[in-house]
Amino acid sequence: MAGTRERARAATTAEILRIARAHMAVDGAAALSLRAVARELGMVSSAVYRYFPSRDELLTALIIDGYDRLGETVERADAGVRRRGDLQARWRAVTHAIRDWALANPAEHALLFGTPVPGYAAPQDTIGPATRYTLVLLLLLVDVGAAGIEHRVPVARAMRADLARLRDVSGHHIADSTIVVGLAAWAAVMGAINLELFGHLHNVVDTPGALFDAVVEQHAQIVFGGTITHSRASKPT
Amino acid sequence: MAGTRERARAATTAEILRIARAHMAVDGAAALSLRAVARELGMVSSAVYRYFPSRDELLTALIIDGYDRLGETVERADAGVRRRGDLQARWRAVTHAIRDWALANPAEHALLFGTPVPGYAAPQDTIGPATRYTLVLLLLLVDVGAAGIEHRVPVARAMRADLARLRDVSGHHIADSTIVVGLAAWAAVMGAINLELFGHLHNVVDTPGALFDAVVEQHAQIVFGGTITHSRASKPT
DNA sequence: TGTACATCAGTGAACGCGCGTTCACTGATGTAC
DNA sequence: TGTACATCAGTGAACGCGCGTTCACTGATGTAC
Repeated sequence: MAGTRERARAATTAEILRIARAHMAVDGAAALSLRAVARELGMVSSAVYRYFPSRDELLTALIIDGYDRLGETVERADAGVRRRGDLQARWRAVTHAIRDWALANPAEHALLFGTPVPGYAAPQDTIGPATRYTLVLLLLLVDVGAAGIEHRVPVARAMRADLARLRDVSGHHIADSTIVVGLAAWAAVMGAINLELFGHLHNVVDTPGALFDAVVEQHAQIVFGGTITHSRASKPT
Repeated sequence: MAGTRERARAATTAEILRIARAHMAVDGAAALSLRAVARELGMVSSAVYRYFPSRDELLTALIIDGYDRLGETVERADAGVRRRGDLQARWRAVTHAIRDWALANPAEHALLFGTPVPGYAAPQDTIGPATRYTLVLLLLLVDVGAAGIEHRVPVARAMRADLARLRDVSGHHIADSTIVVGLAAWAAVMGAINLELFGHLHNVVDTPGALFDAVVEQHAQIVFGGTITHSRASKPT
């Protein structure tokens, strides 16, 4: 049968990643050790080198794996909203998916969004997977424009090139103002999640879920409800 | 002279912290090593134990020191705004102080706001200093209410106790809605800073400063301009 | 279908390293009388 | 002011530890003829 060896190899590779994830969950990514993984695998430490040529490559694999899992989760959350035109519902689904994933996988979340592992520079391979969940958000912004929702916020001249690039990535038209409020919403959501997961809400807010909902709802109104923030004009038609 | 020895001790303690900060800047907090600090001090490693009884105590000292420095910076930024009634100016000064401090001290920022150091549980001593910079923000919210600015956002029943506690901490009255938009603004600002410092804006936004300004400005309008977000009523009187 | 050879997963020993922490010590600085 | 003693900063050796990585090896699985 074609691939007995290949399948065994794939299974062991997956097992290594699984164990490495579990170890990260306990000790953090910085303390991730090839030897500890090998020990738990029931192998000698040098055997792991048949699968990953170095610790850094294992870290890279974990990062790519994490971004992929998060990306898939977020994509599914968006796709799960039946009424595609209900952009606020999709925004809520997507942002809650990000938070739920972080809560369910705190170590991976920390690996992706926490302090970069010292001495480790993420290679180019991680860029693609990293943008996967953000692409879902970007495409939501495309639909915002298509729904006729407009925003009037000042757009710094210095940001124009960035916004044009993001528009290109989306493959559609998105107004500069819309991208700006979208980026701000993204920062707010990731900020709320990080504050919660890294313990900064202790002694501040006992109900992080409620705070998260408030943040999500605020931006649901601003970005997807068309509430104009920097001028007091009424809702655009 | 009273305290020759004491002054020497204080100087050495400060020097240890200074070197430890420098090492964190290079290798990250997780890799901080007593031996490396001692080496750079020109001392034998065991000598450091005269000043800090363990590596964890040194980490704690660094965290407290970091929060204190940040807190002082933020307090000064707020105090530096002459027109105390210009809440938006104070908000801009304070938030930019937070970001500038993070950019100037990326390692300390990561220590305070990044992934918690694995195996290290921050003791009670860090709580006070940690709230120092947030107290500045909270007192800004007090002035928001005093200025007659109101917000109309839904307040989850579950958050009521949290909001009451924060009000108590401030020592003044702050409307629930005001605290909620304030917390959301805090999350947005910290989120923007973390995305920037942890490298998540690479390939997304080349002008993080402009994005940060946009985030700050948006919340300047929402929190301090009285722009109501969840209903379309006009600006309150 | 059976044999000869190549591929490859996993072994076991070894390398050099830096770490946190302990402990008995030396010698300088401070204090009590 | 001078002496005896206590305090304390810093030394140097040692402990046991786990780490990443290399390398020659064994034996099982796969492939070519």
